[in-house]
Amino acid sequence: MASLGELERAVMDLLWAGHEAATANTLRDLLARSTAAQGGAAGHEGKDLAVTTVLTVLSRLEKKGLVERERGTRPHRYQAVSSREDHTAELMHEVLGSAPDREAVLARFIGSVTESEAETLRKLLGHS
Amino acid sequence: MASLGELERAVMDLLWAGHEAATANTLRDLLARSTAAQGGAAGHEGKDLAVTTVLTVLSRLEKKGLVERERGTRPHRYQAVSSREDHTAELMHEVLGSAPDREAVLARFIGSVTESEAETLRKLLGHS
DNA sequence: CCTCGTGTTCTACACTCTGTAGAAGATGGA
DNA sequence: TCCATCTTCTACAGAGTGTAGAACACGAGG
Repeated sequence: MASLGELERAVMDLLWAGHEAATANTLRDLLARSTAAQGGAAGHEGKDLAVTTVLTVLSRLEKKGLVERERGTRPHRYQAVSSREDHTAELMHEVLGSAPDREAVLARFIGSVTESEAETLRKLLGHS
Repeated sequence: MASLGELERAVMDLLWAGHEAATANTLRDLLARSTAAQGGAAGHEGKDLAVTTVLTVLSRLEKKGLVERERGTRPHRYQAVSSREDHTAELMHEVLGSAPDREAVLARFIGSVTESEAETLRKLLGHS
């Protein structure tokens, strides 16, 4: 289980970026501003959503186990369960595990990694 | 773009396993047998599908760029565009690229790799 | 105690994706 | 020409996602 919709993804990005539990309203505002004013070319849209929309998405993300909410505080506060890095790494493991020959996949994977990343990997794999 | 449905996945598995371009009928039969006779517990089902169903799925997979078909032969023959390993490795790269801090993700990723896999990686990354 | 504003939960609908397949069109051999 | 076989078109149901109104809860102020 993995794939997120576009909006779900955008919300997760916000939760991952500006850590520190946010409220639905805050997120709504961030979604409106985020990449909205940017007259530039790139980026997505300047979503101007209803708060309920954000809440629905947050509930779904919670059900998926990606988001946690503090129910005690009046405006509930939401935060990502795990960091973007952890989550992404976990996803990579899931993908890797979907093939029978994991080592063969790793071989191909390593084959197309940038040199700086290869360097990082060497360091991480350490001695031995 | 990535995610496959359950049936799409099953078809890809067959194309990946028994290489050598197959026809829709062959695949239909394989899907029926595959894990069907297995009285055991594990596995999925013993799909007994209509050929058109298989063809529809193959068309969709073709549109997604995962499958290629030979249109010349009378019963068209289908085959995977890339090996399962290549495909999976590519997917891993996609996932990795979805995070801003790739190196941090790699760190987490390496952190939870089996020792034998780590060994493989060391070999692949060679010295230097 | 009642009520209003703010916040949350329920319910709903449209759209896309996937599984599933019948109906209709194409095509080569008897 | 006509049949068997194969492909393409069209269709529909069910899940997932985007989107939000309607209804419900609850503390502060009158």
